Amino acid sequence: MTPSGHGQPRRTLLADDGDEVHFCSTCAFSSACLEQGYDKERLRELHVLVEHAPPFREGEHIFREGDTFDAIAAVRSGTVKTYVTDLEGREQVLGFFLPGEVIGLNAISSARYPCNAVALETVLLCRFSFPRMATLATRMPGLQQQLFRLLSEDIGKANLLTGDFTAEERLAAFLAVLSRRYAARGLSPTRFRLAMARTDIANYLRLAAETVSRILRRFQDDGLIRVDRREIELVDLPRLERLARSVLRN
Amino acid sequence: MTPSGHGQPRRTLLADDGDEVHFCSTCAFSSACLEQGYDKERLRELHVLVEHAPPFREGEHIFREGDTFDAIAAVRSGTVKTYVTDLEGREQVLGFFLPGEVIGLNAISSARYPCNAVALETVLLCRFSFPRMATLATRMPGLQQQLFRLLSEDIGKANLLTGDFTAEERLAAFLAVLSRRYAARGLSPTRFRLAMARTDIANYLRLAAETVSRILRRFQDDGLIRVDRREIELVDLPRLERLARSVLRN
DNA sequence: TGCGTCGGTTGACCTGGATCAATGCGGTTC
DNA sequence: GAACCGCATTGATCCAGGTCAACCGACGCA
Repeated sequence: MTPSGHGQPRRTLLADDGDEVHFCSTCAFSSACLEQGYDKERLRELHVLVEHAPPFREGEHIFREGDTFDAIAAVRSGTVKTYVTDLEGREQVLGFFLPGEVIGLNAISSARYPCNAVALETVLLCRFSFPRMATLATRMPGLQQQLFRLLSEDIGKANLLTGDFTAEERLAAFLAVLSRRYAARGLSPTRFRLAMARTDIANYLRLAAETVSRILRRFQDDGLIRVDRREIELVDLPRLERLARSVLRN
Repeated sequence: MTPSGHGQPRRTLLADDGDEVHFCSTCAFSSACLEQGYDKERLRELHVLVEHAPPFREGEHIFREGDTFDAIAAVRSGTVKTYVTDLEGREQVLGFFLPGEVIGLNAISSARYPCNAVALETVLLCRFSFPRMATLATRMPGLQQQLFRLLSEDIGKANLLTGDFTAEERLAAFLAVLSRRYAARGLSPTRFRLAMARTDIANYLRLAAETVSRILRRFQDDGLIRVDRREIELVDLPRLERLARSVLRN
């Protein structure tokens, strides 16, 4: 683990006094704070408590259920899957985390990670020591706000799983949401690579893998999407969004 | 709205210097902070930002989707139901809040309440101005921690809805969780009154009301529970917990 | 005391998606 | 390039739980 400070990639920002402050370009907290116009001194303080973890290879675990919680982490690149295993040892996928998204927020209350997190492809992370961040938040109301906001946001995130939607609605919503999340990161909203296996998608949506397969085929036959292996193109995103509207509610 | 300060019921506490500090007995924050041994001065600060709202009658709304968010609230007595309405105007129940539980946490991120909250029976609340609480948390790390903890806890709360469980498992888990929540408040874990209609339970668990009815009957025929109207007795709680174990995972 | 209403219960039937069972098809290994 | 492996696809069947419809029973009201 790099002791502290940012590695590549960096983003160059001009601070108040004209001095440069460097930030990892995908770090959610850093950028959030930047947007709120903190002075250089405080930016440095936040900057210092970040550490870039070494890359995780596909299949490597970032944390496991029961590990003691010490840090939250922003995904810099790659995709992370979180899951738990039920009593019979079957996996239950809880979520997928793309670059810019934060993992570990659900561990704060119990001081232990309540689930496993595994890299679906090579993953780079920014780790934030939570105790240090909380202390810092005490002096930086904007950071505190940002943390409250992130936590509160996640409470409403179970939307996709909640609700008794049809398999079609779920899958359409899954794709539409992925599209939005990629778009939010400046990537193409209509062409991307699915980092996860069909079985993971099915598991996440609480469907059978066969159902996912059949519905993807139907979507393709209907000219909604174009799938080849893990590559996917959303040919008719508006119609997909329309299919997903009952799940997304806006 | 009572301008500020606590009404009945109160709890009498001895502070460091022997002076008395009064707190509403069901206020989660107050007690949480008390447990963390703050000095009298700070207790008073927290105390002051609480206001007891006038009672809400059955069917009255506490807030509605889209209302601007200003405060979170701890339920003092009664039961609150939160819900949204889908595109076709159908209600989707999100949760039930019993005395001691906190509503409004999911509103922080958007500064608007993302759902409706309605009293299922006469409800008393402690309201906490969130901006003022956040400011105070800046000087009270323990309060900040407590807020982080509460928020983080709620992230994992969708457990009951998540997962593809059978109707039987869902209902057993619903009852077992209610039992635990009542027990945590010092009430009987085996005999209580359901504040919500069968249709609400069904809606919350994403089942048909008919299914809830049938399964409650089956549970009763199997000697698991005893139901009369809204009164319920958990005759064989251990077996109920066993039925629910795949949902609760512990 | 009869009537209406609304939540709850029960029965009969139907269907979306799970399950089971093959088969296909890239990729990797030797 | 043959054999293998894991994921993905496709087809055939089944069933948990939804839907529709009828009925019940508690409560309010005139």
